[in-house]
Amino acid sequence: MALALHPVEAAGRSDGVFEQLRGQILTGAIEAGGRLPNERELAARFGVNRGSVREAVKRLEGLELVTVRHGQGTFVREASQSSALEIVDALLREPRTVTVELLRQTLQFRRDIVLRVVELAARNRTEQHLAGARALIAEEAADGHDPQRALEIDVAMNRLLGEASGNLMYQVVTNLFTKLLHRLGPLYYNERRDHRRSLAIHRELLAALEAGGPAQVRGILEVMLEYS
Amino acid sequence: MALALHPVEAAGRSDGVFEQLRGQILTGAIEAGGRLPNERELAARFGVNRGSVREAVKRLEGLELVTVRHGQGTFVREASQSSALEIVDALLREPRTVTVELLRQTLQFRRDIVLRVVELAARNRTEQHLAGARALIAEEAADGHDPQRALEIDVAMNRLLGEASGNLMYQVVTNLFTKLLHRLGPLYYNERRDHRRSLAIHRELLAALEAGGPAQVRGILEVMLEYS
DNA sequence: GTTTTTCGAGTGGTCGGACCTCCGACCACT
DNA sequence: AGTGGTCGGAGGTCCGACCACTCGAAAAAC
Repeated sequence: MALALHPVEAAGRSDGVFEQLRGQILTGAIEAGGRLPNERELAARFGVNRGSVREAVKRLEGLELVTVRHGQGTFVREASQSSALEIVDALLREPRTVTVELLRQTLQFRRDIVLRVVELAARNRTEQHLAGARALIAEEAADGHDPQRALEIDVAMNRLLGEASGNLMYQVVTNLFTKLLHRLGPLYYNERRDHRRSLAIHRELLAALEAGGPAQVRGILEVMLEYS
Repeated sequence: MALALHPVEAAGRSDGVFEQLRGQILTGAIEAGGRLPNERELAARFGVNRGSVREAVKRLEGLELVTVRHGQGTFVREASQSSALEIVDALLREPRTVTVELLRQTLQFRRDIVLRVVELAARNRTEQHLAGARALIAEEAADGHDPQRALEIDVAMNRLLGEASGNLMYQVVTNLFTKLLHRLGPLYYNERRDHRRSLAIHRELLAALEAGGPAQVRGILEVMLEYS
């Protein structure tokens, strides 16, 4: 196996090693079950210290992309067997692993989750949550549609929704989508039209939350989410 | 069998540091926003090398429990702002952070997800998935209810369901629940009654999958999941 | 007196090279 | 055949040093 490993320079050598290895694994350059080159060789190939390699491997282990066996080596695991939701995030970062099918699955999941989150939020939201949402919407309406600020507001809105759901797991998953949005966001937040649309959606959302009826909330959101 | 030889001191200093720090953070011993002692001091306090501390910190960073700022220090983040679903797993490991409320939220989430997974699986399953499920059930029926083996079969059944859903994100989340089950499992798999019940559920599940109708599947599962 | 610049202490980031521990395979002796 | 010893290779840890970044206080310039 060739394994094109580029020497890591610049700052964040450990990060660079991590990203390259992650890419090699996710793209299948090292198939599941295979063994990584030993740490000393990896260090030499990347042109970094062994410590940096070890830090990178620790992170890979955290994502359950590899298993480290003392005395034997580091072995690649099947990404789909991981229980770390961030691997989807990683797959979406890697241009070679982004497929329309993956996007479809991601959006399907997001849709399901968001619907449920809003439903729960409508039931569990407190006055503070409502106040927070109102403040955000007010700012959004007043703002001169600065793309950067618009994105921040949308992110804050998402986080608020997750928090209002009153369920940590939903909140965490929401945070993941927020992160994805934050990275892909600039693509969507440049047009003034999008700004108006976003504002309208947020307003309807707030109204639904205020009403509090879980059922109709789902109905409203079903339509809104078409834009995804 | 005299000679009660204790397994000499736990291996994996880096892991020990990680777990201790994780515990300190999750229990709020170091509140969000606060700064960790610097790496050199942590190494001294834990009685390990600085490299081990760094590896542990890298893992914490992967869980988004801390943010490392070059030149400033390592800062604790709000766990609820993380996008790493494994923090729930971590919270459930830490006795001090397990609450009935957290369990309720987890089970609620699991219920929602499993329902949806089965629904998707009924729609997307292939013949291979059905064959796999049949094989597992056959083995389960033939087996002399060995607790260990029963757990493995249940785990395999879960993984199969996740895979059959045809959605990577649902599959990964399912894997997480499988992991939780695998750790908490021994509590549930000792009784023969549970074995019979498990078998019955798996059979109904298979029947539902074979029928393929998403709607009725939900209905069946709604009842089944009551046991959670 | 106020502003700007400099610089040093503190903290994370990297280095390299040493030693220990664990695993698997081979080998030598019984 | 079985037992134990040996050896190479892999990860785990340690040490001590130096580099890079931040921030604020001290010094210099205004």
